[in-house]
Amino acid sequence: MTVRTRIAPSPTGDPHVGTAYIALFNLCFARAHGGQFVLRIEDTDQARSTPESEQTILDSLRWLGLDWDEGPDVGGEYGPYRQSERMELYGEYAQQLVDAGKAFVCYRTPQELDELRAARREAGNSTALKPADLMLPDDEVARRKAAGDSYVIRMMVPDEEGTCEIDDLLRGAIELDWSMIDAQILLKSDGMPTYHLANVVDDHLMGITHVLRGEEWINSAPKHKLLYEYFGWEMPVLCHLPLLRNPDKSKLSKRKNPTSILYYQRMGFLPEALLNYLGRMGWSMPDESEKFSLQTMLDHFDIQRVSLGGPIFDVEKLRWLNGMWIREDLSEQQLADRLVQWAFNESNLLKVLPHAQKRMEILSDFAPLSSFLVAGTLPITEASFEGVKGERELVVKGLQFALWRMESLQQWHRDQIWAELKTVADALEIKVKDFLAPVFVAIAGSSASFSVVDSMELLGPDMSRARLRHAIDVLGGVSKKATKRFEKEYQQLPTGS
RNA sequence: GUCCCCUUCGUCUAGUGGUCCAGGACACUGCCCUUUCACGGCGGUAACAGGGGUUCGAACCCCCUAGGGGACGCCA
Repeated sequence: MTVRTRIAPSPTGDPHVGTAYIALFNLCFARAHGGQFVLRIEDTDQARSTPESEQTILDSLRWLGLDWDEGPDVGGEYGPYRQSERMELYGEYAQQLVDAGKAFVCYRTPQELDELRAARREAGNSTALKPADLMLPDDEVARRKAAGDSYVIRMMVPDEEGTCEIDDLLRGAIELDWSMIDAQILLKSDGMPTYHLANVVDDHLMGITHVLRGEEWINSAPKHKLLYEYFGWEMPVLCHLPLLRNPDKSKLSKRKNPTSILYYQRMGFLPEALLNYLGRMGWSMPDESEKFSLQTMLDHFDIQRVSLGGPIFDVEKLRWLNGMWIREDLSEQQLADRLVQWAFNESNLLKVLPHAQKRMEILSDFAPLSSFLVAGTLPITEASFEGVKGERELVVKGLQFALWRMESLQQWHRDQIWAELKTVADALEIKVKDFLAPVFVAIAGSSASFSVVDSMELLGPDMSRARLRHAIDVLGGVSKKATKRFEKEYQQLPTGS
């Protein structure tokens, strides 16, 4: 048996706890059955993945103690897609389907697709585009081909009524209407495969026998089943796990919750505790114990003990569990080591000192000066913002805009951070100094501190964003209505780079 | 809108037809321990979404309704 987790790096490079969650269950499932657990990096979208973002997520999984088998994986035989020789492979498989009449070349433009979908929606049901909808007259195809227009390769899908039956390890048989299945693009116009093609081809080549993935994939399972049939390959057993949720029950997302493993690392959560907590999400030990190691989980793992309701990620309980680990599993010596490892190490101090030294008269000045860098959530209140100029709503708006900018920032360096913040300030016609004042309070707890961009760089993206979010909450938050208004205005803003 | 998945205390969950007027944990709360705070100990509040079946018996099986979530991209 071979089980795999596919890893899709996020555009900002944050390793998502949801990825670790799925990886954990894949690992447990594989080990419980004496099988292999391998990782596959998903980098078919050039906008999202870079070698660095891939490395970051790999490091995060390792930090958590999740280990994978060497094999047809990350560094192995099926390396990242961006290597050109790999790319040709998908093109060949796509062509194979075209030759067999299971896929077709499509020259439709994005505008045409929009119109077709709009028309279908108008007519009633789903927006799923079928091969028949996409077909162009032969002479038009010839014309576009001659003109060198870009094209994609799409898979053929049944046009008839009826359903496709998918077997799920936990849910049993699931029936999906064929009417919902569109002629999925297999090969993009840039020659990259889409997830669907890459997924099926890789899994086959890697000899994957079981696939445990998030339930968001249930709806596309028929496409995958169809592809296996087209290729004449045996389909792996599917198992869809519930999705981790925000407190408002929506799919766990960074706009509403810290989702990056790096954030929890930075906050000072122990990897064993975080992993333990993820193991409690939708799963329980036979004796219902709360605190257990990965090894213990492995020893007692049974996939049938997964409960299907989407669990809400509750930081409160994670903190309690982390406390248990600190108190019960660490000697004082070990705790000292963890602390040093976490933040109080020489290289970390050397990063802070350039900013602190100038402001110090005696050594003990260091603690108050730098405490914000090792603190978690700052104890700020509305009163902390009293010295800040401007109306409350304007201040909140500024913070919200800053937060949004920081959420989409791909490279976390002081200069980029500054460029973005300055652009927003200019666009809002606020003096940079005034715009930054509340950001200072949010990040450092006071306006008397290191340069805010330096502080943010030291703090890292996840903690910085969390602090901005916290500041907004402290100031009363942003109502749904205001969010809409802000979003609209935010769209108009120029970017800094 | 269409389709799919899900539904036990506020939250994480136990429970696979009788042992359940539903058990544990977080949070909240009362008391004890304690020079303080925390830890720890002992208690308390709090749930089977609703309605129909099936059955001697239903949290558990079936149907309907409601609610929540997801999917509907040249993202994964």
